[in-house]
Amino acid sequence: MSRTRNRNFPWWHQQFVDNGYRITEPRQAILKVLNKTAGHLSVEDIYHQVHKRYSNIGLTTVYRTVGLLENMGIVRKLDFGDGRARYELSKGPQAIHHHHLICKNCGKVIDYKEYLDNELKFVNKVEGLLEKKYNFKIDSHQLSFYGLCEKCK
Amino acid sequence: MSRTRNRNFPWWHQQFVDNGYRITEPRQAILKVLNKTAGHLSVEDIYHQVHKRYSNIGLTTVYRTVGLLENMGIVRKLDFGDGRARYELSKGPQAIHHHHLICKNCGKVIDYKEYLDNELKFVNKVEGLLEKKYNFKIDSHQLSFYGLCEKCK
DNA sequence: TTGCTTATTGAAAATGATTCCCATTTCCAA
DNA sequence: TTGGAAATGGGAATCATTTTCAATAAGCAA
Repeated sequence: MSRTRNRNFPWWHQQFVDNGYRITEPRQAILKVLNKTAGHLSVEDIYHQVHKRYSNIGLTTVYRTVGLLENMGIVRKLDFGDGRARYELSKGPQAIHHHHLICKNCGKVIDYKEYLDNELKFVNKVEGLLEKKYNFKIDSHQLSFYGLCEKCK
Repeated sequence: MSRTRNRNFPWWHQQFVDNGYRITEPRQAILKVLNKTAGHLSVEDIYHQVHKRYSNIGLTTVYRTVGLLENMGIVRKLDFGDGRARYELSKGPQAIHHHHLICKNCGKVIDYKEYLDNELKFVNKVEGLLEKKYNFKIDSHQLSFYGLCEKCK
């Protein structure tokens, strides 16, 4: 299963090396899952996926790896207020949608794609202003609307 | 200590009655704390405050009451991603600021007040459009920027 | 290749916030 | 005033996440 002698390193390889992190099988497996699965994955989602192929990889390792990836900026952590964190690749096709519509009753989450142009323009402007004013280094944001979905209202 | 015979009912009294909820001492105490304390209170913050006067009121009751108040729309639940929920009155002077700047490292939270006019205008527009499009009943939103504060960067 | 050093791992226990359970107390409409 | 439903509180239960620690394995140097 080892592919280390293959020089076709995955896109995240260099970031690991630069940070002095080792390329291990669990980390590769977890990144593979993140790469092939779209949407918001909870740690347990990832764990289950990974487990199909590598039943020896532990939940703790998934937590650790996902935290590592977040620090490196490879994944983004999302919080839908249901008591468990979600993760998604910060690069990639769906990277723009950190804007959500959340049902307070059943927990359903909709990534809406409308109005993103306007939103992004607006959010980026505010972001720049806030960075200057409060001397923050802002690297992400999250806009969530809460309410009741079609079924629950 | 009973003030029930006083007809000067607090502003939230009628909402309780309308919903068929009883006016109890713990609930009054918790609302008093919420009324006099500005900012984002965790359940434990509230518990500690309440405990000063009423050492018999239990933590469980604070959780229950705060949940009740949220359902009634009297308080708003906030989530800063630090693993504990915060609450604030949804009416009142600071009711507009559900827009935050959060330090990922030390957890510092800034309620920023700038650009709210534009933001609100913008957010309300999007809110209306989303309600129609997805048939949601939206009752709140939260916009958070994440990054590193002055000290932590 | 072979060791060696040290990061990484996994299992189990610890933690911390929140919820559940249930016997007891309290509110309040009749 | 009183009966019964609602509310309470304290401890146990739950659930996500962290910590601990001994065993393992990545990757550098020889």
